Parts: sequence; C-alpha cells; structure tokens
Amino acid sequence: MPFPLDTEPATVLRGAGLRVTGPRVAALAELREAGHVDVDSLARRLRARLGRVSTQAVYDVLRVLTDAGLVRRIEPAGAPARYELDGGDNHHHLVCRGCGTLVDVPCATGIRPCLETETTDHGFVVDEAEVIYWGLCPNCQASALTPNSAPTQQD
Amino acid sequence: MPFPLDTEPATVLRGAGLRVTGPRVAALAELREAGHVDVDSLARRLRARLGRVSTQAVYDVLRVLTDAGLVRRIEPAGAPARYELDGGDNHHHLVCRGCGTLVDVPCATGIRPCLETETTDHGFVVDEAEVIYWGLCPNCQASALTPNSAPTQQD
DNA sequence: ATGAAATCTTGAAACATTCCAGATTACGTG
DNA sequence: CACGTAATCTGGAATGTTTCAAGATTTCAT
Repeated sequence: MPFPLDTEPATVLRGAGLRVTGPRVAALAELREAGHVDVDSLARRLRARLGRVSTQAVYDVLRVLTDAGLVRRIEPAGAPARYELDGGDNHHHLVCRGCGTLVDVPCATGIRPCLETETTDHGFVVDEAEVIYWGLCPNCQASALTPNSAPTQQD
Repeated sequence: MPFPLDTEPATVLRGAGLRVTGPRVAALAELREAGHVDVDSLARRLRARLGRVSTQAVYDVLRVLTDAGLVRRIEPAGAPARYELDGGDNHHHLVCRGCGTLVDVPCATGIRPCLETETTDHGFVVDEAEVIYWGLCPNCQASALTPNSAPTQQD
C-alpha cells in the first residue's frame, strides 16, 4: 500500500528497508502477474525466471515480504498457503470448496460489512479480522451432481 | 444444534444417522468438556478413556462428525486444526498470535456484524462466512517486550 | 443369529514447511 | 573502489500433520 503497483520492485524493497536480491525482485514481479500463488507455483515461476532457486529461499523471501507488509498470506483451511501483494485495501477472499479457486471480495460492499479492527475482547488486542467466504464456483456447481473435474488450484 | 448439549452422545449419533461406536461416543463426550481441541489432544483424551485408539480412527471420527454437522473444524493459519461441538450459533474465533490461545466470539455483537450467507458473488454460491480475529491475549501483551513464555496451544 | 457394509487397527506414505551448516551476496565503510 | 560483516541463499535432511492402503473387527438391519 505504501507503493503504487507499478513501482520498481527494487525501489519497493529499499523503501521497506530490505536488501535487494534476485529472488526478492523476481518474487515481487511474479506476484504482480500471478494474483494468488502458492509456494510451489511461485517457486516454479522464480526458477523459470532466475534458474536455480532453493525451496528455502522461496519460503524465506515470502516470510520477509510478508513481515514487511508488502505481501499478504492467505491460508484457507486444508490448503497450502497462498500469497498476494498487499495493496492495503483489506479485501477478503472467496474460496471454492470444490476446486480451491480463490477470488478477491471487496470489503464493505453491499451486505458485506467491513469488520472493525483495533478492538478489544477478552482482554485481547485485535489487529486483524480475517474473513473467508466458502462456497462453490460456477463450474463446481455445474458438476456438483456429476463430479468429474478433479479439484485444481486455480487462481 | 439439532441436539441440546446434554443429549446422550449415542442418541445424537443415531439422530444424525451415524453408527454408534466407542470412539465416536467418547469423542462427543470429550468435545463437550474440552472446548477447542486439536487432533493430538483429543487422541490423548480418547486413549485415556478407551485404551487403544488409532490415530486414523481419531481423524475418521472427526471427519464423520464434521461432515454430519455435529462438529466444527477450525483451522487457524499455521496451526493444526481444532475441533469444537457445532452449536449452530455461528460464532467466530479470536486467536492469539503469540500463544495460539483460541476463544469464541459471539456473532453480531456490538461492532461485530454477523455476516450474510447464502449470497452469490462471482457466480459463487456462498454457504459460509468464516471470520478469524487475530491479536494478542493479555499474557502475550505483557510479555511482548520480554518474550519468555514459549507459545503454547491453550484452549 | 447372520451377513454385508461401515468402521477401526497397523504401518507406511505424502505433503507443506522448517531446521541446519556452509557458501555466497549485498551494501555501508574506509 | 576494495573490504568486512551480516544478511541471504543453497542443498540436504528432518519435522509434524494428515492421508492412504489392506486387512481385521464391529455395527446394525434382516
């Protein structure tokens, strides 16, 4: 959010006080194109772009970017984590139970109220409200009776 | 929710069209006492009560009970899944980032709006809105500067 | 009481993620 | 612009949760 989406990745990294490395630059670039990626597919993208990239590096990069607030981790129940650029708009996610397809849902739209944060409960200090809507995408609704298409992690 | 909390476990199972077995009866009984349990601690409880119970049986039982709507699975990001009796009240959860403590948060209380379900978006048919609030419990707030207590899965 | 289907046991596998030790790299200093 | 140090990356192994597979046991309707 502190950076427009078209800011040079290296600039974004420096602005966040992070070192500029190949995997990090490439990760930011790929995340811009890819939407919501899991670790495995991001690793494939990085390797296609850079050659050899260790699995550990992928996890490290994502952790660093996440900790810096540049990237947001989404972890739908029962599925590997996905990552997306953090645009600071605090949107939520809609996940298909059938195929795992994940789409963004804007916060505070229509019947969908945005949630208060910075609230206190049970003595807790709440800093984030994570909302995940579960349902069936059009495709999986169609094949609900004839389950022929194997669940696939689409974007 | 079809059953009062004090209904005999065997009756609950039969009412849901499920077979009555030792592990299932014990699981329902333990879940009443335990609050939010992970698979491992439920397994320990079942073994203490019944003697030998396979890990697989624990997973099978929880899946069956979950599919039947008697039990609800909570899967906070980065932590093993927890299970609780499904009272049908559609409450949400508040998780401590420090120690993993999990507490219930009633739906539609004060600034906390209950979410619409049965809504359609992107062609999706939404059947559930899952909300997880993240924050710090009182203990972890206190030890935020002097992180001495190792994260523990409390209830 | 009997049999078919569901459930449980045991042991192994799959999977995402993390740990470890050492080599390499980025970048503030001199 | 060369250096040194801390941060980062590589490669390989390990961890821990969850699932798979095959066979024994149990539940429940007949």
